[in-house]
Amino acid sequence: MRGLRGLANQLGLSITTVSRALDGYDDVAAETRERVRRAADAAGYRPNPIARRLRKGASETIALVMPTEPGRFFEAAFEQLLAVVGAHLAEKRYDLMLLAARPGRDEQMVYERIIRERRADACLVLRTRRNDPRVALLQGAGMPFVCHGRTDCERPYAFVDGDGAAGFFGLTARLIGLGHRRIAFLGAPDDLMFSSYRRAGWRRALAQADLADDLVLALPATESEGENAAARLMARADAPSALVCATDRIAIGAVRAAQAAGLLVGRDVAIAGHDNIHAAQHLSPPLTTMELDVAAVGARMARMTLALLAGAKADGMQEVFTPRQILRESTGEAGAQDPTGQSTMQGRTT
Amino acid sequence: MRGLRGLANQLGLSITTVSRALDGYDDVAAETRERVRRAADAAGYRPNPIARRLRKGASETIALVMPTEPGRFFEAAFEQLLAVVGAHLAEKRYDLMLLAARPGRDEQMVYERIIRERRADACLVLRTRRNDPRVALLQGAGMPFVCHGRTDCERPYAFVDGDGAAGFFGLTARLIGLGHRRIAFLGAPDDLMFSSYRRAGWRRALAQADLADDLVLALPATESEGENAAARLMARADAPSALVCATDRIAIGAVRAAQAAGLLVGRDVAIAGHDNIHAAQHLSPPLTTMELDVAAVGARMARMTLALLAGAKADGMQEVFTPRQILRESTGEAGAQDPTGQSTMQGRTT
DNA sequence: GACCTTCCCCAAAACGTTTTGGAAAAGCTA
DNA sequence: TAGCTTTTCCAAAACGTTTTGGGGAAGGTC
Repeated sequence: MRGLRGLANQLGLSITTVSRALDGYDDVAAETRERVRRAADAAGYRPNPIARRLRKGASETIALVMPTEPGRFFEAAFEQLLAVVGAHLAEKRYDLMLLAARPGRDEQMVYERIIRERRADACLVLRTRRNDPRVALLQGAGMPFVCHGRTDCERPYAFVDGDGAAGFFGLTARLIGLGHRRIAFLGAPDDLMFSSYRRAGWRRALAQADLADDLVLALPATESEGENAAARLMARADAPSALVCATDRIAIGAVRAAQAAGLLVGRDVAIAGHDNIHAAQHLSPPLTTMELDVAAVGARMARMTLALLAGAKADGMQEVFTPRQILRESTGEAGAQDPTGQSTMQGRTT
Repeated sequence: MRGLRGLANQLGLSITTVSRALDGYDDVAAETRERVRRAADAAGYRPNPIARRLRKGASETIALVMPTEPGRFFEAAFEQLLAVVGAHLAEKRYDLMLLAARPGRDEQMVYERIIRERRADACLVLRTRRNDPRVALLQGAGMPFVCHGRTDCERPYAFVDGDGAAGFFGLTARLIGLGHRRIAFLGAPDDLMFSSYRRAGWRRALAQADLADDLVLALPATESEGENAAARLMARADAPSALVCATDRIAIGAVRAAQAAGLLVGRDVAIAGHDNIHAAQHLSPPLTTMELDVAAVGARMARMTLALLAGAKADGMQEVFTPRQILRESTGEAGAQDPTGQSTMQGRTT
């Protein structure tokens, strides 16, 4: 006979007492509690999680739905994020459940299912969008959730985000300081929040220097789209001398386009991205970019989730991490330090 | 009142009948079944998965434990693999649960916990090692599992793997055809199975051409280790003219070392890797490598898992996918076709 | 001695299903 | 009509916990 009943019989106690002893109730004599604990250890007893979940009405599970547009993946340290979040949640006995869905009807149904069937006690929402329908849905259903990224929404909600505005403001201001006057922004589609924050930072830096902000494009964040867009820009009479790109993928495309146009990247034209994907440091020239501390972001998201589950309100749960600038040759700055002194050179200086 | 009981009351039927009607038993009059189905649809009823799991004694969950060595991650399309596997499992109502553990004691405990607490009905094992303790553990516990990669084990077990031996045989033979006579192999630590298969392929090609196979190193699969190892090799009097590397990361390091030694990669020395990580195509020169069809691998792993859960034996469940050669400039072959005609040029030909 | 606390403990209910083992009704055969 | 089979349904048990609502004994107070 297994489980609590087995232990109870063996000890000559009731199931109730064994259960409460193991849960540390002071309802049980200290001596009995010890006796029960020893027996439980000896038997290697662990409460059946499914039975506990049923009784407690909680799934002890956190759901993460990957937004998988066909053929396009996350990559920006996604795996590390999962590992960190998973490890933190596991400490409190929560499981991390992974689902995949394409944004749109498919995604909607996945979330509705999670909610209706109570498959998770909380959700993690990645890569937020403008007026994110997932946020609306989860708020409406009263399901706790933590976002990676912000959205526009009156009610407070928990999120962790990178400060794209500050990052791109700093980067753009720096380019201006280097003498650039025509600086373009190559952004992702407008409904992706991260892109509009980054654009706002770029725009503010230009405004502060009284420069025109007319060179702005929105495109799918792929290399080939970045290449096309950059090629168009550079064919103009008033072509930019610097391209600030919302993601490294776009920036890599832009580098290709510049080189195809016979320009020397880093001297004739400056190009920068964001994310510090692995390829960025191996590009020629190495790509100037910025990156978030994924481990910190993941840890914070997990802590917020646990706090929400413990009953905390989302009111104070907003945190914005400053990205770290990584200056490399694509902006002609190999070896330079960034203004905050936090820069790390991972590029190779030949 | 929610759930089955609610429906039953509303319909004037017993819980049993409603349950069986929805499960499609022919125990229930066709007309009744229809009536129940309509009511269930109208109410948006879905059986509580936790209750079902308790009753059925199954967790309806598949566990995947990421082997996370600190600071070193998977990257080779890990995210896509998860998405594919998750999608296939979800079709059959299985959840994909993600855990993280460092190989060693930590990992051991995670698996033991999964087994003891029956947290999953099956496991997915990634990046197999020599005499893999996870395989032994799972076989001993009678827990179904599917590996990504092989291990040495008498009892049959389910696995999907890339044919590293064939891939590296083909690649090495090709290099020999190009005139290379000193070809080194830079492998990962010897307990990682994929590395020894790849080395075996390399060795067989050399043997067939009566060439020496003395240039072989094993090292952690990182760029800096690859760089060090390659530098050592190239400093020898009998330095190789070609470096075949077990992973792209090692190969990238090797490219750096070659360039630091003043060699022109692709002309003075040929370098190739495996995985086709994103950075490979952006390296200068672009890196010759090979890749697996991740979607196919993931789909196959999911199907095998479901088959095992349906009671199938692991006997016939072994599948080896042939990697696709991707020939690029680092072996001086930009624009070339591989012998099988399956090559895809993703590199940039300037 | 009667009454009240305090300290340990327990029986039973509940969580929401699936499954077992019939039972009632209807139809058929002889 | 009696006896059998088929059809359709259901009560109750079970899955393994946690929690509710006491209950008995010991000790203290008046």
